[in-house]
Amino acid sequence: MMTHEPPADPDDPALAAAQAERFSQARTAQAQALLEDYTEMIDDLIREHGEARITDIARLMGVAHPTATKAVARLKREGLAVSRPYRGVFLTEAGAEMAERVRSRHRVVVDLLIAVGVPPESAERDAEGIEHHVSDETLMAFERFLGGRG
Amino acid sequence: MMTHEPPADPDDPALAAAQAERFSQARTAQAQALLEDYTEMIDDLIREHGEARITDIARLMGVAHPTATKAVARLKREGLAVSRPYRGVFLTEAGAEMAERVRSRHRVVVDLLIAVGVPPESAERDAEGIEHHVSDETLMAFERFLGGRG
DNA sequence: ACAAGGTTGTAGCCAAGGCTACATTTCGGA
DNA sequence: TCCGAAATGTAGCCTTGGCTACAACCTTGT
Ligand SMILES: [Mn+2]
Ligand SMILES: [Mn+2]
Ligand SMILES: [Mn+2]
Ligand SMILES: [Mn+2]
Repeated sequence: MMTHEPPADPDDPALAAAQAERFSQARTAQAQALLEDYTEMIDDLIREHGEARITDIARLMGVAHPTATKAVARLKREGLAVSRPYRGVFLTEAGAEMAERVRSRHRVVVDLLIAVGVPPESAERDAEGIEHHVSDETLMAFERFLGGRG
Repeated sequence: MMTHEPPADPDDPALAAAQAERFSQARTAQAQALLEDYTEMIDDLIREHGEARITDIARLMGVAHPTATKAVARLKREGLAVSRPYRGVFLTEAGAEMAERVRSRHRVVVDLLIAVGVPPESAERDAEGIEHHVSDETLMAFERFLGGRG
């Protein structure tokens, strides 16, 4: 088949830079992952319960409550959420938009995995990590692939 | 299609635990990612140049050299690599095994992405992050999907 | 009305993984 | 040979995202 990149030649500056850029991108994507998961989770909770409490967020994320508090602090700092003490957490418009995008991407990734034969439980599990590394181009390719079916 | 999980009900302990477990797994996978990328990189360099120097590792990973030094220190601490001052870095048997697994998984992920229509450059880029979240079951499904082709 | 228990906030610890600045060692070319 | 440049090591800083322990605040049942 030979569809793979040649082994990196550390003497070629262009190849080295390209490779470095791939790792750099993966690191950037990872830094966004936490924001994405929390906005999606908060949106889920508000849809279902009308509010998102720190305790519920923490329990569903599988972390201790001060960890969730810190994450929400970061969401607020980045303009994605607001909250008042002892009240719930709410998404700003930007946060709600992110939640929408993230939910849609999550769904497409799960569907794609299932479509290529991954067991649904594995698909759900792996998608939680994979989704954060799916670029727009890849997402569109997934949608095309799924569209050319039922 | 309705292949998706129902919205998480934070009142159901079983569902909450399952959801928490997915996030927890994604965090664990992420913690392994750095080790995987470095072992693969070191193995690449040794194959091609007979040795893996800190400078080359750092340049190809896109980080400053003390960052690479720290990562190698962690590899050594975890029994995946050895090194002596001012000499190169070498993989232990465990490290070499990890490199093999990681390289194989990377290749399969790229091929799968391309097979479902992702542009090769996007595939290479996104695979660098996705690969760390592909479980054994998902990997096997990818291989089956690719096998039922050319 | 109020005490108890659940929820939230806050302080402070840790490890990982980035970085810069500087010291030391190695190595290749004059 | 030996000196300067490159490579490597080391110190120390920062942010993120985990945690526990404890304090303060609500809310609810009696
Ligand atoms: Mn996720
Ligand atoms: Mn998700
Ligand atoms: Mn990778
Ligand atoms: Mn890789």
